[in-house]
Amino acid sequence: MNESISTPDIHHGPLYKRVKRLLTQGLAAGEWKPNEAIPSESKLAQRFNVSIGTVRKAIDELAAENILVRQQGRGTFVATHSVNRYLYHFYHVINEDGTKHLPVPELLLYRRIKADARLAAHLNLDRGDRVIHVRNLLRMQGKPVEVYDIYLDAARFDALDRESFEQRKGPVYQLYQERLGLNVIRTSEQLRAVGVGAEEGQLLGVAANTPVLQVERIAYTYHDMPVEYRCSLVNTTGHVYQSDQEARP
Amino acid sequence: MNESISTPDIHHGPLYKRVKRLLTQGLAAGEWKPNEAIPSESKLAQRFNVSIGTVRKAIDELAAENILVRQQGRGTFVATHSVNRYLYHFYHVINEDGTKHLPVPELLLYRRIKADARLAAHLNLDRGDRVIHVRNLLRMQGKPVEVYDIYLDAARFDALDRESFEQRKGPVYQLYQERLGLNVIRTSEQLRAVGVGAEEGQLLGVAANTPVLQVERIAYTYHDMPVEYRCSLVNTTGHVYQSDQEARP
DNA sequence: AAGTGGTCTAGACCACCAT
DNA sequence: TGGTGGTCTAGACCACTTA
Repeated sequence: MNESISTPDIHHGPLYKRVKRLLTQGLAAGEWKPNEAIPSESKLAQRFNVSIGTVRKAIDELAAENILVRQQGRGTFVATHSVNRYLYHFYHVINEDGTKHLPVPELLLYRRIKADARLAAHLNLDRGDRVIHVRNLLRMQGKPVEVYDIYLDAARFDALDRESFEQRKGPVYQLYQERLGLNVIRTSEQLRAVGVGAEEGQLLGVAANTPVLQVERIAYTYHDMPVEYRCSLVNTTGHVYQSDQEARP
Repeated sequence: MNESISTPDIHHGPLYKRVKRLLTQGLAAGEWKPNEAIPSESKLAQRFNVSIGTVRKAIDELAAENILVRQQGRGTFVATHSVNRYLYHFYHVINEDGTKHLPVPELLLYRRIKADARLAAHLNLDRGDRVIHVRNLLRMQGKPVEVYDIYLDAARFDALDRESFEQRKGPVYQLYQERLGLNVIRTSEQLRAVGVGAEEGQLLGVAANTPVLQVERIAYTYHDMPVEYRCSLVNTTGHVYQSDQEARP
């Protein structure tokens, strides 16, 4: 249990970065699960044989990245994707007037397919690997807003069957987290305007060829590992995609 | 010149937050201009009568917000919007294949108008206040990609005439910064898919009603003061709007 | 060589939460 | 009351830049 960081001869950069790496490894390995507390700063300082300040600096960065959450007087916890905390970190569609409403999903399709070249590239798989394909329709205040297709590595997400998606409460990333211990911590999206197809138009309640927002997303877990590829179509009459940049002073 | 922070009786929160506020005020007041160095950490510690660690924590946050930039061994500098450093912080349109290219602007229109209700609301002005309206066409690798209309408070931006926009090298935010000492530090955007009008379609080289990405942006300077309202239309055949969320561990 | 930011430590005290 | 994170200090040493 002694993970003391000795060997100052071989130096892998600053100490606190090494501590951060050890913590990240613990998180990726499931040593501490979402919503659980990690050991106190003084315990970690003992365990890694560094000063509290160094541990604090490592935790500082992980907290800034929303991977850990500090609560004064209680402890430091592994972040979760619960509705209240994370909904709008990865979900950017809001009402045109700026108000936010809970999106309600309806499962349209669940099936298993084989990865084509494009899917394989996005998910870091080989062509022909088994992939889970899920299609959902999202409504806000009863109005259809978004239809999206999710593609997941069937090997990794095997535990998720149709019922998992049908009966879920809350975001899919919460589902991944609770059922698989898999944390989505980063997404990369590419947005285009396209004319909607007949089928998707019908789902969204607009005529074929109406301009809609296409969002291609790749979601990553620790170590920049892609875990989900998603393609959405958003009806932007009445709703908008909100994109804020930089922090405030 | 003694700005010593005494009066611990009236406590406006943590010391380092007060230091941060003082630094931000100095920046907003133009005490240190873009690309200039602020005083060294030890000087600031003396001046504010706090320890270096406290100054460092204040600067840490400003650096995390890309308002200051540290350079080991040289000093801490006020961030600029120069092409190399800032182009892709606020500019999100890239080639479909993920490659980035320098957008080349062409000035289409420069005029002064009166603010209508919507403009006044966005820019925190009164109806009828004078506003500068600038229209540009952006090309990447020769191909027209984006046409956008910028609206600015004429009182604040009076120094910018047509030639300023015609002859500029680099992003408009660099222009604001160099000519007016005005720092854009945050933007908020709302994205929609719309059918392009005939005139804008011609500029972008697509047929009328082609789906294009509409980006409405409000740009803010210190203290959440809006300084620019912008409405863009992006041709997303061949290019995409890139939107990344959260940091990596 | 002098000055800057970067890292690390050790300790004090505070604010908050649980019990 | 004891344990947690939050703030603040003081000092040592390192890495880097400039002259």
